[in-house]
Amino acid sequence: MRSQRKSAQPAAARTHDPERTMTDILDVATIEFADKGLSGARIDAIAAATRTSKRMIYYYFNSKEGLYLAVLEEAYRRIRRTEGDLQLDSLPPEDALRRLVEFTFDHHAGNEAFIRIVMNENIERGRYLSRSQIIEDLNIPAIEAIGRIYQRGLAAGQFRQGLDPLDIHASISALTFFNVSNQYTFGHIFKRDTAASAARAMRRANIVEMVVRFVLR
Amino acid sequence: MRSQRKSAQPAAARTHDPERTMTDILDVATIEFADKGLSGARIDAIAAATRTSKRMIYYYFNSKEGLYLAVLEEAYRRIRRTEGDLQLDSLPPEDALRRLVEFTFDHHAGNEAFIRIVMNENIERGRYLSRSQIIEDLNIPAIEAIGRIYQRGLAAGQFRQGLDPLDIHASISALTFFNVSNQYTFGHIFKRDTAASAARAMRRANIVEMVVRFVLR
DNA sequence: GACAAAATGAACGAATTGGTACAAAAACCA
DNA sequence: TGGTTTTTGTACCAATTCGTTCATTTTGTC
Repeated sequence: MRSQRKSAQPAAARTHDPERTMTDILDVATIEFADKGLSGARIDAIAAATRTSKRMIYYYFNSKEGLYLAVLEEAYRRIRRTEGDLQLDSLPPEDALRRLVEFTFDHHAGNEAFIRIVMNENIERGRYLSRSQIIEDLNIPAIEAIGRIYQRGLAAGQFRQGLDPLDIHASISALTFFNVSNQYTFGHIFKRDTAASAARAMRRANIVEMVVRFVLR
Repeated sequence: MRSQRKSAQPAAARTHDPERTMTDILDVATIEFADKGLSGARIDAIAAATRTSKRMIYYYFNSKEGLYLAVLEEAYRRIRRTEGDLQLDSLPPEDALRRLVEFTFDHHAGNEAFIRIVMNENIERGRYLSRSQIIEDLNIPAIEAIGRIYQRGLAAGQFRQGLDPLDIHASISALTFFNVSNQYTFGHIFKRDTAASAARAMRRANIVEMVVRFVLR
């Protein structure tokens, strides 16, 4: 969708800079959609918080749904990118697994906007995700990472057999995602501030422990 | 909020039956709010699906937010009620824990509307939950159940020490909630239908195993 | 049966909201 | 330089949406 700049010229003080304009719109829209959801978000609010105008939003993204889809795709792209940065193959299997869970936990805790966009997309029953070819084509580094760790753990005789890496991933995701997504209802009902650092550190350690104990023999 | 009927007369063919009218509105509104969220829900849509009219919605609930709050409160009340029905104290600790997790899993899987309302309330950052005195006062049978099971498991020397029942509850909730709440994004990305019975049974067994392994010595 | 209170219906209104029409300035290219 | 394309701004509109007004019917009570 976004045009590649041919050479790496510094496009500094250009009045016409579609790249920058789109990024600007997308950043603002991400905040708005994460905050209010698709139906709660307001195009006028996004336009007002932008360097540019509402006209530009429609020029580049055609509709509110088009903008939402672009935000969704960009959010997944960003997440996958950071997932790919992990270097776990040099660690012993159990340590690698611990590290992966810790990373996922921290990553989710630090990206509430992404969490909320995914929540909202589930409220929409994945309607926009299934319309996106781009997300379809993104590979998922986390799954492959788990697969490799699990194989090494099996070979070392430390992990038990018959487990499915995707199922392990589902558990890791569930435990770490929920901790952010449901923090308000959970925190309120149990009078606990899940975002407080002490509570969060405890929870993190327990989640790691839970996953590790699941795979160990 | 709802008035108690003084005696248990069968209020059969009454034209004026506030109890029934409110229940009707509340049921329809629950479906609409669960489906579209607070901002996506339409009062006119709810009114149209009701036996009665929009006027009545405002007569009884004053505003869209008032109706939403009533739906939220009723949803939590219902959930707590069924949670209280469990009889786990006669089972050995590990079996009781398995049973509790299975129950929670099935319960969540069978109450997508509740899950979605909670999701939406988290999108709203728990704004309405914190405004509700009623939910504040509901005790949580699940926590007490876990506490009792854990104590018995400790006494029997089967469970390890130093665990927090609330933390165990958080894990059980996370694993079972996510399985429903994120079914669309997760299912789509990994090309797996999480609602299919075979996949669901596998997932259920693994979640039970994960929780049990976490508490065993 | 009369009267006050509760319950209900139909139509309407003000504000919001996604989206567009119209126009013009800037950039690119021959 | 001139013409074509890309980019941007302003004002506006039609539809939607929450909520209300006004009037009417039903119920309970003396």
